[in-house]
Amino acid sequence: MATLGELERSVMDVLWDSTDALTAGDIRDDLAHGNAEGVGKELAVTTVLTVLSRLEAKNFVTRERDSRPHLFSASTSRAAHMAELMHEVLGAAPDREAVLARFVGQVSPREADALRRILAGK
Amino acid sequence: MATLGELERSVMDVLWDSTDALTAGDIRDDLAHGNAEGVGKELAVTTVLTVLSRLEAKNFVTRERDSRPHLFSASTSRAAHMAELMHEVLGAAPDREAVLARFVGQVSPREADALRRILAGK
DNA sequence: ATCAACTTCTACATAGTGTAGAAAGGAGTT
DNA sequence: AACTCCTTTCTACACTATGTAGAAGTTGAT
Repeated sequence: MATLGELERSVMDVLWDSTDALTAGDIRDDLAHGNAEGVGKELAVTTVLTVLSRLEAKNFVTRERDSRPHLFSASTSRAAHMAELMHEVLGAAPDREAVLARFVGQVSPREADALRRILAGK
Repeated sequence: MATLGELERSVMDVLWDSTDALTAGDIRDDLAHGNAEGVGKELAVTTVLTVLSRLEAKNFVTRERDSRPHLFSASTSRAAHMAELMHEVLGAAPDREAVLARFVGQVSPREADALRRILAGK
């Protein structure tokens, strides 16, 4: 629904890549020397917390207030989020089938197969 | 690639809905009592021109400078644009097939059929 | 009661977008 | 050539989202 900025997106990536909930400090560290790209400048923890609050407000993140350093986790899976984004795009088009045709037309053969399989599975 | 604002998007919609190129004045009128929703407050032509310039800079719009009132047209079809957006979303995901699965999972039966047809057509 | 860690508040810079007036350009008319 | 009208470009400002973080407030532990 809402669009994510670059940092917000990075934070979400960290959360999506993690199996368990993380603290703001964890996330800051992951962002710094994280596996992802970007030199990863050291951010202040408050910066990360601000972003997390905003993400919480946007319902992208869930916060466990009981834990002392609050624990954060993504409220939706990345796949679900991405799929929703795609549906949003599609929903904004009057000519949905045309869009789908274009879309599928540019999909790799490998992915086309994946699509067939998925569709076969009803 | 670049994100479009609300007005930019409306202008693109006008252009996409038109078969031939339009002048800024045409577009302003279409926006006002256009077929689309929104009360359509009368905008200044300069406003429309500003937006058109920005859209041109973003390569969403082509301008014919020869015609006296310049003529504008969408440089890409709506379907192509939407499909590209979807690919952008998909491209940002590491687990593309998972996203596709989710996406297809939420597609209407009618559209699922459309997809099968499209995929069958190779 | 105090301290240290943590969270929330407040704040500011930047960029993108909506919006349009002021200034400038060009083509026809006198 | 000068004038005028229509059109375009320039300049400008407000508002929002986002990145960024210090200051202030809160709370558990000692």
